[in-house]
Amino acid sequence: MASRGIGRPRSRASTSGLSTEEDILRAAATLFCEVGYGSTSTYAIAESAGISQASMYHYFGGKHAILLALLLRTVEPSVAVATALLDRGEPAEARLWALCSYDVRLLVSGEQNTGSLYLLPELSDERFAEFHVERQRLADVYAGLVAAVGARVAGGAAAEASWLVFGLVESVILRRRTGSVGGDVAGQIADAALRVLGVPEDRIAAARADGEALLHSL
Amino acid sequence: MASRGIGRPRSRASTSGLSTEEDILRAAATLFCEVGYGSTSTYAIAESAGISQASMYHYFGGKHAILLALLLRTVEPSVAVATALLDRGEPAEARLWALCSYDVRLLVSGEQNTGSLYLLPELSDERFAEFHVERQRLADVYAGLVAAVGARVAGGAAAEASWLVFGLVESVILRRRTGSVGGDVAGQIADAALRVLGVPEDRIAAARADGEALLHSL
DNA sequence: ATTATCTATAGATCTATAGATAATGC
DNA sequence: ATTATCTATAGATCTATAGATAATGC
Repeated sequence: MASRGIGRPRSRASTSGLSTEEDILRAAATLFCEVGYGSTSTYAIAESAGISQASMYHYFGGKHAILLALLLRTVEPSVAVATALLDRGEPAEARLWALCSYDVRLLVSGEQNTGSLYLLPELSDERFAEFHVERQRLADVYAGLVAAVGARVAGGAAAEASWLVFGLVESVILRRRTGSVGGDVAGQIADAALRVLGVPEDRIAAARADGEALLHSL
Repeated sequence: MASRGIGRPRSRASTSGLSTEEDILRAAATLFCEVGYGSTSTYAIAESAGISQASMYHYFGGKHAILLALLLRTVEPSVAVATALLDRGEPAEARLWALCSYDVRLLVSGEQNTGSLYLLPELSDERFAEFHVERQRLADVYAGLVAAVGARVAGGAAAEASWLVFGLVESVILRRRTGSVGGDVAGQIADAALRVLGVPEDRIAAARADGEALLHSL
């Protein structure tokens, strides 16, 4: 809540009831996803957040700092779950199922399609290096789990297969852009991931049961 | 070739030997893919193309017209092949294999990763509506083929599955961004697409053989 | 005093046009 | 005459800072 706080009050009070910083992040996320990073001005962000353009600089050093904050808070929960899964004793199939399912659910939930921030070409700027480190950590866990699953099914090139799984998970980002996603996408994609790796149907069913239980226990 | 042509000569002659219009398109494609649309100025495009900023307007009405031209020429061959596949008598599995394989090959070939133009958030602008019509045409063919394949395997929701296949194909765009893609990605992804749909391995092998022959005959 | 906001603005950058120039074509 | 390019620039927009203002805290 920003109302009744210290400092000069906003000329337009926050309609969201959230902090100003949060209003800025929300506004920026929407604009970055819908019209792009370079095409969004600091003025547009501020206006959408309900503050003056200059006030933005009280919270962030610039547009890049807003995007970095959004990226880190978007990838952070995935990395946390992925890391936790590394220490578990469940079979790799169940853990991979759980990770895919969790990530997809994260990507489809939330008001904004924040996953599409990952697709911005502007991320090649070295200012976002910190995000890429986190993302790589996540990709490494995927690769490890895919390799472990692949070792148990008819010989597959694990490095190649890892990309396919990642691609399936990320496909919901584009799907959400075009239309709405319904039903149990998370489960369907997690199933599809194992199917791509050549896991037979009966073991996919088992992985799903174990994976769901695993997610609940985290 | 632009040399020895009509009109005032360039101050810096084209190093590529291509037409000025082509130089502009190349330069813009690289910049749009690597740093983004909104983050690329007309000045940057012109400089990279080896002409003055104003000269760009002789060929294109603005940045948007360049992007539209790039999008249309990128999607056009896919739509052409997809449309041709509709009239063929081969089984749907082979035709889907062929389409996936063709599209992936298109996405990984070419000097620039032009597929990543599809991911630009700026495409939501109505100026690019013409592109979306073409893209939808392509998506419709995918959906039709996936439905035809799905009808032949254990009951799958075709609309859902169509997205998974599209996602697999598009995953090479992100893959190319991060690193290099090697080997027979096209075949691997086309195989994976059928695998996701639940097509058994022996029929995947058959679809691959038929699909490859089909592509050669187009 | 400290904080969060505001208004105002300098300076940078970017777009798009006007008008000059240097070639070929007739 | 026509074409393709150039230089110059007006006007728009955008970023980031300076400095004022309106609240709370001590």
